[in-house]
Amino acid sequence: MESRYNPAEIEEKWQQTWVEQGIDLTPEDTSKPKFYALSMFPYPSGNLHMGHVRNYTITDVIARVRRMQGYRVLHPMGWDAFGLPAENAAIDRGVHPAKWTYQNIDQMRAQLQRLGLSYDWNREVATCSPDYYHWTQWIFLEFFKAGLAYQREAAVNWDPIDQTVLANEQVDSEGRSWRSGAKVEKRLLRQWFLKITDYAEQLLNDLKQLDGWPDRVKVMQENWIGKSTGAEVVFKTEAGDELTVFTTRPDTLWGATFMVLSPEHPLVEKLTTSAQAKQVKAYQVEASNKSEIDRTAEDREKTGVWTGSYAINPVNEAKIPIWIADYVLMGYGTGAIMAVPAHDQRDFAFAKAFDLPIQVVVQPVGETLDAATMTEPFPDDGVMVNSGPLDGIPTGKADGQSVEAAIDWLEQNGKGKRMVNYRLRDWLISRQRYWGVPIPVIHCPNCGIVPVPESDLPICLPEEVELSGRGASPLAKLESWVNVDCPTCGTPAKRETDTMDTFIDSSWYFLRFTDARNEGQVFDPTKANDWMPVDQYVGGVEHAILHLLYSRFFTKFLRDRGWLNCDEPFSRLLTQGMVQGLTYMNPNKGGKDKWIPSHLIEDPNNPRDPETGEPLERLYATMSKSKGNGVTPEEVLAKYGVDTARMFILFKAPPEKDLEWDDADVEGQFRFLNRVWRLVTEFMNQASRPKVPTGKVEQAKLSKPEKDLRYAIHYAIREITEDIEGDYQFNTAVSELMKLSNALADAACKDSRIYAEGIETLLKLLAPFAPHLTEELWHGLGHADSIHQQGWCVVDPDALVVDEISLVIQVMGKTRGTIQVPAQASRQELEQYARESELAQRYITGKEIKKVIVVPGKLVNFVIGG
RNA sequence: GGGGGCGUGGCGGAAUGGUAGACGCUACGGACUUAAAAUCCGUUGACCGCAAGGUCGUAAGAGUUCAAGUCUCUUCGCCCCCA
Repeated sequence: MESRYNPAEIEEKWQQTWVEQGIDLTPEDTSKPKFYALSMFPYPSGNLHMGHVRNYTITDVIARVRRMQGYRVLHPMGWDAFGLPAENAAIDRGVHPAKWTYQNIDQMRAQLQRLGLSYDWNREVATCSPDYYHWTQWIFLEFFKAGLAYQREAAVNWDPIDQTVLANEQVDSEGRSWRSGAKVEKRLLRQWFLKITDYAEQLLNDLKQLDGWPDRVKVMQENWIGKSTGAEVVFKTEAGDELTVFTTRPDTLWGATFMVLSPEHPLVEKLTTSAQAKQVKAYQVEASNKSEIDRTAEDREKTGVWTGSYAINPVNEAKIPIWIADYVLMGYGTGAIMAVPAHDQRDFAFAKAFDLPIQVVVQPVGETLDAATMTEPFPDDGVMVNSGPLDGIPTGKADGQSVEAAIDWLEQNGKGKRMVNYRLRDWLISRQRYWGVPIPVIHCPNCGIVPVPESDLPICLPEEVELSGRGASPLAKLESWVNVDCPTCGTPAKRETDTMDTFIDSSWYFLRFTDARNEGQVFDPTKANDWMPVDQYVGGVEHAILHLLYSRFFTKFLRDRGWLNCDEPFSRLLTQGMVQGLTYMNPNKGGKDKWIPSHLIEDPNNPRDPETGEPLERLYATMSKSKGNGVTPEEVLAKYGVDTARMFILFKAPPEKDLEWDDADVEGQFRFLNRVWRLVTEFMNQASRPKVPTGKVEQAKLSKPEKDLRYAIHYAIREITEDIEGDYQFNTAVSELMKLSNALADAACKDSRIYAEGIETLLKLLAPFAPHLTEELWHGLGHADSIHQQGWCVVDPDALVVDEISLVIQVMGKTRGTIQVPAQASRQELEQYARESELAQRYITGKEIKKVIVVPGKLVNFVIGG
């Protein structure tokens, strides 16, 4: 055995051996309990970054511990391989997207294998492979059959750079594309949707089942679904058309003094009088170029145009003008609102801007509002006034309060009905792109939309395609592919040329992993039901809404189609924090120029701008190319090996928090592993090496140093097991490993069998964290089996029984020190020891003792008087 | 504006209401060495003290409690999500 720790050599050796022995393959033995550990699969950009390493390391440790604990573990990996970047990059470099993607996959797979992650590579999937998207298309057809996939014309987000349509969720808060950063425009196109809104209530309700999810993720999903209850009320126009509005405040109907329609509302044209036509048209054009966020910001100056028409308020027959304004969105509710300026911020601003009437219908207690002199709306609670049947009722949503009273009245009088509305909208899945799953549908002039028969799946992407990167989908231009006979009537027909949003691909991959090589089915339900749900899912919080919501939707849908029997895909979710790098910023510069790449810094202790010589600020920010603050896995692995990288990542911060990359701390972990190496190799080389005790250790026969050491050993087992099984406190688990290592180094009984027990315990506890080093040392100790196939250490409660404890002595709640007392002492005895101790005597002599608090095993507190 | 979270040494971070700062990093001092690296030992919250020891200290303030980083309220600051 080498006397020096040489990670490069041993890591490669063991990685090969493990593959040869197949120790990471998924066991079939169903007598063992199952554990499904999953990291969010990556987009194959071709380059592994530290965020990936962190994500996969966390899941790998969990998988390894579960294996040692006797579970059969499913721990797979795959590739989220479709998507715009592949196509764009391919266009830029003139390489086919498939070739480019598969090259990246090969490169990233090699990088992952270098990390020694315990994946079952036999279950690898790539969403761009026909074996996989065959079943993505099949699931689409299931949605189609169920009536949950449909086409309709819709105002959609058009990305002028990528020349494609985006889902609402792919547009950021500034109305820019999440990929290209372009300002998104609105266009009307015929699009495919999945009816996720049918599952809105379930998706909301079942969040309650997800005890193993972080609250903040559940709150985000709840907000995204955005359930609101209220009423639907029908207003009639003077011409007799019906305008339906949804309101959460039906109690304020008597205060509705005008109506506002979205500029896109279908009735706008009909309602617009010829005198107003020009202005209305101009306003519609203007609105179509604004983002949703711009349109709905509360503090924004209100714009709008009167249509020239009036509606009748159904509750009081008042004639109220109908306006259009961009702060009303077609996508939410019905695209029309009743405006109650006295009690709503935006309606008030609008009324003030256009000098529209204001009617107070809620009076605050102890104050009198006057519509003529109000300077701001009153949205809070009070008592209903000027509201006919509601007068005198206190406002609020509870029984007997105004909202319920209003809904009851509306229903009794046939003016409206109770209604639930969701913010969540149907999922727009069409993409006018090449590199995605073709939607398996044929448009026939006779039969209309015809689903491709299952036996014709998969509909493969044609390989010989011309990618210009601009304009309509490349598939639409490929006549040989588009023209096809209708499967029903045989008439010449055309294929659908849209491909699916890539979020579809990733909404079911965790199911495919349970039966990845199945050629005849999406998966065998027996296998999926055996493994599902995923016991531990790990990934970035950036997927808190979209990916996780869509995956939940797919799971529920496939359950309803009879393919699954679980309600939720992921029992426990860990959202790991970002990896941040030391970043240099010039506060005098703006924009992207302010970031100074770290390789340009001459003296890190006194960083200066290489151009201007100005002093720079140091901070930690998420690693990115533009900031030049990245550390690549390659350089770290080359210098320290993957075990050190893993140890550092796990120790530096709790997994859900951001992690600041610090070279000195990496060095520290390398030192620790070197200490373990020396400790174990020195033990190995001892002339007469003690053997690990077999069977029960009799505590009574141990010497004091042996007892102390054995206490440290079993304390470590207990703490580390709890840290890992609880909330994944890897940072404190590592610190316990260090303590155990320190205890062994300081032990006064290195020739004892207890010391041998300690050495092997340390290796086994460390094995999930530093798999290569521990495997090498384990074999060095003469073991033939892999350390990763050993059973997890079990606490011997006897080892944790101590003779003496240190008892904290407090006086008036202030700690004055500790005394050693027998561990078995009773309450009375503890008080006695404490009272007699010199420590306490110093403070209590001559004082009246009013009260003594005794906490067995912990402390005695004297409350004294005068 | 609404919702969620956070605030602890020089730094990352530990602390079932019970010895605040575990573990590590940094820094300083020492041993070994011709020297350096590596390694090992010690110190490292602030203040007072030769020492024993003491006082203060978990963003600020108040409260509950024998006892508060931890629970409650107020204020300030930062982060995230939805607007």
